[in-house]
Amino acid sequence: MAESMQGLHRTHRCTELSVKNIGETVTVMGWVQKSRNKGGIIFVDLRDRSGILQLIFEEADCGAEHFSKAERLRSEFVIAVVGKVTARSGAVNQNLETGEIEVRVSEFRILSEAQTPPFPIESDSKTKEEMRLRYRFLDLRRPDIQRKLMLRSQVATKVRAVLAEEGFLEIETPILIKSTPEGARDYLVPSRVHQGKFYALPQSPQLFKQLLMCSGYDRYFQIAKCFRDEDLRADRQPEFTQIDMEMSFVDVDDVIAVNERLLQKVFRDAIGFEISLPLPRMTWQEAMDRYGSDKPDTRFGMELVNVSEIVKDCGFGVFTNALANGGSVRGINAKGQGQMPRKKIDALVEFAKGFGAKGLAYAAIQPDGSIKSSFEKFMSSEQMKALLDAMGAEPKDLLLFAADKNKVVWDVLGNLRLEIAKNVGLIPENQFHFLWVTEFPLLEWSEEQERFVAMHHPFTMPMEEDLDKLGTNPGEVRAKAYDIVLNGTELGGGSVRIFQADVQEKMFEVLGFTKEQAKERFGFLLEAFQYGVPPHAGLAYGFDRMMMLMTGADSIREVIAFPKVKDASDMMTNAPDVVDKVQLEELGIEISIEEEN
RNA sequence: GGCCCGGUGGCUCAGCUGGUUAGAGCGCCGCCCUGUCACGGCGGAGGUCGUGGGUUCGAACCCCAUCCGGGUCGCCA
Repeated sequence: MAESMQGLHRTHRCTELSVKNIGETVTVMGWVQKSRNKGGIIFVDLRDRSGILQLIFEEADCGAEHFSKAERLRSEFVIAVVGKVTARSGAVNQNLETGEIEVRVSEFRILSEAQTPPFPIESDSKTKEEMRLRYRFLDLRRPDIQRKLMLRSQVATKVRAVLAEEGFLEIETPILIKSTPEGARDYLVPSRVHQGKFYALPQSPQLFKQLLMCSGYDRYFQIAKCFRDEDLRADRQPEFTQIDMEMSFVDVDDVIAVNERLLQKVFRDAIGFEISLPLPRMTWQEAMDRYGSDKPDTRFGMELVNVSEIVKDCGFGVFTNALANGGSVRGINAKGQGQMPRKKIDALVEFAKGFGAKGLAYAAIQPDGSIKSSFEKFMSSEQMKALLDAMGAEPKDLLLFAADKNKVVWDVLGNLRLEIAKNVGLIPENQFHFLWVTEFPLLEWSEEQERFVAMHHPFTMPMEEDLDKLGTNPGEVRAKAYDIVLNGTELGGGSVRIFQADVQEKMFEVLGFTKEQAKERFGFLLEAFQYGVPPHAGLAYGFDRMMMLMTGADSIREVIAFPKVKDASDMMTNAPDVVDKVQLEELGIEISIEEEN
């Protein structure tokens, strides 16, 4: 039978007590982490979100009745304790923040009993995630998760403080909005009042924050829930949180400057990491050429080398054909990996094929300088030497080459570079390498849709230098778009927005929207733009990813209190679920699920 | 949707090329113990191997299907 806490008031969290409190009578409350019954003396580790505190029960202090009650204590019982803080007469526990003290219990109450939890409540859990997510309410008691969520709260608070200092206003935007299908799939919400019509959940507050700029709010931010009905990944959830901002009367450099100050203060405050400013910048083109990725991990080298010129006249058809088709031949040098066993090289080739490569040419430089290569026989010794020189090859190096369309070559080598670095331990731990990637292409050709699609979104401003190419050669137009990359992860991204009607019209034209379609989808924004719109630009961070990187977590599920699993369902609540017929009738919805054959 | 990995007592795992009553550590339960903190000692309970079907004299192990979880590709403006 649970006891009431009436009359008791918690005076401290567990680790708020220290040697300074010795002699004080305190009231602490929390969960029993562990009870060690020695017979005539019982030690209990009390846990709350702050940490662990040792309680000591002796009949001389608490009387026979309380002592026999203490013998009943089991893991996860919730108790309230009154006692005196004392220095430990036994050994100090170095592993415990409160290891020099203990609370000698004079009186206590069992506020709630508990079943034995299905898995241990401890840091560095070895329990399968499936089990932990089914019992997330228990998993969330684990100290390492609690630390992550507390840090998340601290970061959110700091972000608010810094942005407020910078003159930003926190303004909420709606969750029930109009569906604007361009990009990710929307989650749809049926309307009871408007049967047959649907709201969408926002993929981001994009259009609303631009409207706020039109309305003169100048600097906006929001810690915003966003929704995308796409498949999950370790760093993707169907609902996630952005730190979203927009600024008026600014250009690229202004946005970058504010955000560098923000990042510096947040990383300093949250984890004591000092970012030196300004952060390095790289154009998209350079990032692709050097790293084969628009979010390069710059914590290590192994950069791509374009060897197209060197191999253009060689006898190796794979190389020359790729060049003849407008592609390129590029390579990476895995230093010191020249003696990688054939089996592992084959595995890398398979890995490369997963990214669209038809194969992978390799040259392994032996310790004596001789070469084991899959293509040497097609090259003259001069050509081979030139190739090795270009790659900076030395004995014991492994050279890997991809030949294909640029996009494939970048993708293959970019991913291969990461894979090899992971396998051979090239990536330094506990480092934060930030990088701005700028001048993204404005448009991307979609084979599927046979039209250009916006790489960022349709309101992204082209670079002034490239404006004239918008009509003639849209694929080459660069955008005033930028991403902030941290350790090879896209931490955030944004752009300067189009604010001139003629440029926006041109953009829609290139994207293949008719005026009617543009008006139907984005009419409210275009209309707002007719009433005086300031130049504006913005950026949004993936807050979950930021926390994942800060805490060193392997997935954003570790920094989200109640995450969803791979098929976008919730293992604890069993959402999504079927609903009552009555509910559906009110909405005018009938379910017809196609039977699979 | 494709490919890959995993599913064995409450938890984490072992179980070789199929062969007697499926093992271990932790946890749990009982008794003992006044300085433990990975407490200790003694004793004990608990699983038919995700599910369904098949092959076989015999299946945790092989085959097929299916469910659940993870990774990844597609997808994610």
